[in-house]
Amino acid sequence: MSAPDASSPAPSPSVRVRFAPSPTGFLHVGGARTALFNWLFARHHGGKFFLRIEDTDRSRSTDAAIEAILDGLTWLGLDWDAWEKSPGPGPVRQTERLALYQFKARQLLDEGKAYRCYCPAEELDARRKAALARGEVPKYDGRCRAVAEADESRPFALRFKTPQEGETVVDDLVKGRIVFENRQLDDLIILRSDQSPTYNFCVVVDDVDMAITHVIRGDDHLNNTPRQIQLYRALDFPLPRFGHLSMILGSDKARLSKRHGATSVQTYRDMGYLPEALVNYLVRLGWSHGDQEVFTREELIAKFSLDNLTASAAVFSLEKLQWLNATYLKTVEPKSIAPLVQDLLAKRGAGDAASPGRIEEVFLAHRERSKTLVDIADAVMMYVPGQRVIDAEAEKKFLTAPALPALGRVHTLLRDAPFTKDAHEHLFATLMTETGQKMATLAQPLRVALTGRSVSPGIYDVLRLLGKDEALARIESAIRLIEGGSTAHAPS
RNA sequence: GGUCCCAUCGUCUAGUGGCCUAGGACGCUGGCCUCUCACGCCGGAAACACGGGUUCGAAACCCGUUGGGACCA
Repeated sequence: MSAPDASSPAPSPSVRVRFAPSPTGFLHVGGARTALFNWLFARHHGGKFFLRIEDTDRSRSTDAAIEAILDGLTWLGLDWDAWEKSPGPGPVRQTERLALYQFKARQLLDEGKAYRCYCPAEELDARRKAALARGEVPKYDGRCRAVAEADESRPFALRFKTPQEGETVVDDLVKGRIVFENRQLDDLIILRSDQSPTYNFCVVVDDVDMAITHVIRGDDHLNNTPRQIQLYRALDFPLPRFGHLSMILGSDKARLSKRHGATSVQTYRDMGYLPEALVNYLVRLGWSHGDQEVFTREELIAKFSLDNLTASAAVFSLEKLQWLNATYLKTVEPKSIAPLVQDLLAKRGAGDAASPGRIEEVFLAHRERSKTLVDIADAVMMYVPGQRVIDAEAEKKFLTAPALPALGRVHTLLRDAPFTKDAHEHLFATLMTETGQKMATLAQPLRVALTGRSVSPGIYDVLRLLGKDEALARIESAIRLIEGGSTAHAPS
């Protein structure tokens, strides 16, 4: 593999890759990463990135899942190209191509590269179990290879004549050279007795038909590769390059699954993560470029190379994703944030709680202390009139009798002075001279009175975001609360 | 069970035989800044799974062991 340097990616328009998910659920982060690597590889080389829906297993495939996958990819910004032979603009769907698989299977039969197998499924199953019970490898014995005359009246499957001598070598782009003994492989079924094609066969027929040059997929397919290579040979088509990506694991080093927490891309969207942060996180799981951690999309396209992929599996770390999201939050264009936060607010029935401009204001005050957009949405709600909720701990510590005089003074000064930052700074200076108290002792009770929490942006920012009327109302209610004793919990 | 893959701080990784008393990042942690929190800045603890080779020299190459994972059922 040539490794073009980042400044001048050598265009190789011949690069054609695909992402081929089974539509059985939401877009999994592992699948998203596979798609991402394919996409980056194609974009780096100026090649094509196709999407193919492997929906031949009709019992498990749903249209909703297809929608979810397209939606997830779109959200991540992974656009796919239209395949030249495709009838419509959408992704390629295997169920629309059954005739081709059947035709190709028949062709292999006619060429003597496949044969009819009359063994009933139940019998094969029984033989498999028996072999297992004897401690043997369950492998089809190839008995129907010997059946001479065709009998189309009986139900039969089509089996591929797998070579039994020699070895098949996979020259993998990430794992290196892997050798499989051919005698380990049995004759796989390519077409079931009900005429439905099998997984490995469809993949090869499609990859051939779509002229895929690089098969980049999860290493859970590594063991399928030698038989697929043999199918390529049988179909008389040159091999693509293969690259098998390591898996993403959960914290216990088992393959990442639901029990580890969120696995679907859309869940991360709901949790308030930015797509660029998720992309950046996923790309660094199994790929690196020296010591660099943060990449723009353009940098990724420029710098991506299969050479820097890791062969070992990686554990998913929510902490690092959070950090990346926080760093993106610090630099994103504030205007782009408002609609995303609005969506999150709408999901909790508060879609009209704040205008875009308002969200932007709150965002600017909170971006450096937030990890996700959910944090921002919470912050927006905190300033909505009547929405203050006083934290019990903070109340006990700061809304106490000794704070009363200062709170009263602040209320008076605030009420009578202009509502500007300069005036507020002056107000606190006055207060410090008057009382001899420090800013820290003055600000905390006020902070709790205004926000209900002992943690917030700077006090001047909070005042500005609240506005004069709401600020005064909250101080009044805090004063009443203190005067009424700890039993009275008046709402703001 | 068979086949295959993998193995550097807790985690993601740099490392392509001498630049390694092993670098960066997250997390953890001490300090500074400070109206709180955070941000930022400065510092700290923390890893080459084990055993044999190969070599003047091995984190790196080979073999084995152990451990983890995937696939086949």
